[in-house]
Amino acid sequence: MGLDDRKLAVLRAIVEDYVATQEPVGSKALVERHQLGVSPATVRNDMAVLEDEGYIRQPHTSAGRVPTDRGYRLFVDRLSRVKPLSPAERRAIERFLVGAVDLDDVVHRTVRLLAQLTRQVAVVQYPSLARSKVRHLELVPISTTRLMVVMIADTGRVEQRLVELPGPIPAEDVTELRRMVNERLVGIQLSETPPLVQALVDESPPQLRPAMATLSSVLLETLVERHEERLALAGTANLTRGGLLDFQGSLRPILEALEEEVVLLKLIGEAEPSTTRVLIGDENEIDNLRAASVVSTGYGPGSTIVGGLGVVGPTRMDYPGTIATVRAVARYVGELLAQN
Amino acid sequence: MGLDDRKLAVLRAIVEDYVATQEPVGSKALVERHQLGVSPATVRNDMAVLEDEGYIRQPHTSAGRVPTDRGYRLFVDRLSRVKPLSPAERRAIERFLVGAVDLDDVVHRTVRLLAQLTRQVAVVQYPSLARSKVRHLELVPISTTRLMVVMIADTGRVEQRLVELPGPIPAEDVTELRRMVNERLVGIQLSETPPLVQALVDESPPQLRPAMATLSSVLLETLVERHEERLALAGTANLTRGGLLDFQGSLRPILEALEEEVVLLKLIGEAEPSTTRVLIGDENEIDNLRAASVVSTGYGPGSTIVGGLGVVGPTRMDYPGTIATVRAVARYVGELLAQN
DNA sequence: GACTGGCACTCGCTACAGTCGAGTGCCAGA
DNA sequence: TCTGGCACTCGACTGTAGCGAGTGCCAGTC
Repeated sequence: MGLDDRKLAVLRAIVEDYVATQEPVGSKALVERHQLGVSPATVRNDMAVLEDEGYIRQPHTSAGRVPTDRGYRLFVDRLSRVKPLSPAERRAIERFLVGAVDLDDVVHRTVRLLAQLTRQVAVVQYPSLARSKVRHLELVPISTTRLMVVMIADTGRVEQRLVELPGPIPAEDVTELRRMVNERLVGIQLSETPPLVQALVDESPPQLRPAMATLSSVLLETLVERHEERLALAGTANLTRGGLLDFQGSLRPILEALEEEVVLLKLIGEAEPSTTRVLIGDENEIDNLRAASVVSTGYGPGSTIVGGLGVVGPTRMDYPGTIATVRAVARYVGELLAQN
Repeated sequence: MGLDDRKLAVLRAIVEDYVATQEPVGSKALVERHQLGVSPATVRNDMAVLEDEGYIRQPHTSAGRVPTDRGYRLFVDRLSRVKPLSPAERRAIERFLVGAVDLDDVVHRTVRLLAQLTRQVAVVQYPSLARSKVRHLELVPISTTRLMVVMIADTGRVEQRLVELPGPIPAEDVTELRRMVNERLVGIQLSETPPLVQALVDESPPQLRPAMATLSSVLLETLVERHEERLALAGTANLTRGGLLDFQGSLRPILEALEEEVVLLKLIGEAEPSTTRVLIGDENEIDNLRAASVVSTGYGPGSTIVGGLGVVGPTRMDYPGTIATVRAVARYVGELLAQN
């Protein structure tokens, strides 16, 4: 059975009021604060239907109504109008992000900005290595048997790793290794490199073969398999706003989830192009975040996506505002990356 | 006026019991759990003195006693015996730290280990750049007018930064710049580099002067002034143990302080050689941490100190155990760094 | 048929009184 | 100097009562 327009309006009003006041909202207060054009009794009837359908619920018999996860979902999908950013917010974003000197700086500024604007916990994934292309590989001799491999990606990320060579190696050979590696790999997306790295070993002249073998295994390991994804976090103190009413009294599970990088990456990192993902309460696959909502999106130069960013907050959050902010920040960061 | 041995024993017993149970401890319970050899009444008299002197206090008239910050201080300074680590803990440390592949990895493993062992919030400062020496400077041409400067420090830290040159520069000049920069700076402690960097510009042949000027300003800025210090954090979820009884009900100030890198660096970074610093409650200069205690120490290869690490927890913490763990972890990390 | 006003009912919240008991301070006596 | 005894304090807990916000239902109106 469908919900007519007025019932939807009632749901919207409930969500808006509850988000604003954090208190169960009753029929009387509702007609006072919104122009619904009907009496409290009528609203009560509508509420009863909305409750049957699972969009709202009563914390206890003689209390007002509170939206359920399902209610928020409907609100987000069909009822919320996009809230444009205020000029002040736009200015804040610009002011915050200009002057960033390197990628670390960009990511840190972004995550703080996002936390500040949304007043929630912000998470920003570094540009994913898998989605980056190799811009340059540098081999720096540290001693006769040790090399520092430095990989510079087109997204600005720089990864380095120490290589212990099987034996001493002259400077010319390092030069040759450097030439070969760059020739083969520059411009290639990192996720595509493994077969090429493999091929490099086979192509090497005999005297370089052992060194190249060691080098290639390190390349594979560091650049593709291991800890390739990083992220930054800010605003955990915002969890304490709303004094433990959100998150059913315990921050523990949330804080635990936020410490698990793997978990967060799953959450934030699986961004599809130009979509903003909203996960509300139960919809979340991570048990520890069942009491929270996540708003995330991808970012990158132009229309490509190189990483994700988003916020984690109570299910009772200002979805339209948060969504707008997350999108805007992602767009600005994308532009910033495009400039390099 | 002095405290005789028995009074000190009473204080020690109070601290130990309170830390273990988290409940105010009364005279009767005290004589039952410890071999004090006197009656509750005597203990009560001693308690009255201890209270007069400010070492313990009563939360309310008919409750047991709780140590004050001053009481903990006395306990830490004079009463606690060093608690040796259990073999299991030693094994845990070793198992955790072997297999670290690079500095990032070492720091991350260390901070998690420390959080896990102490069950508190752990903070680890990356080896301070100011205290590191330059091992190598690499200049990687990105385009004809752009260089990537990569600095490798002897502590394993690697910093990079993009340089926008005033004009196009041929490959030989880059080679020459690299040679000059390395000749002058390798082996020098970073805090000592500024005058040398300055001299580099003056020494440059005319055609290299503009490029060197730009390069040197970036070197100065990145390597010495800006965000030279980094740190890692873990175990914030541990703040929720003891369910809000610690930290007088609000995690907010603590979480806020933990987000301020500058604040944390002041706290953890000012390590003097081979001392373990314990700051208890009020002694802390940071207002937000007045309800917390900090145990920190320096670490580094051999006897030099290149960074700090420590934990933040409730004043009601197991000081002997925490101090022992912090020291042990710092020692292991130092050994690990010495190996590279 | 949809809406409205009225009314009885529910139930969490707050205030208040009373009881219980852990813990104290003090004192007289060993 | 220590100890046992005793009166006292006061927070924690329990039970009761009143309040009020909010509901569901029903009969009446447009």
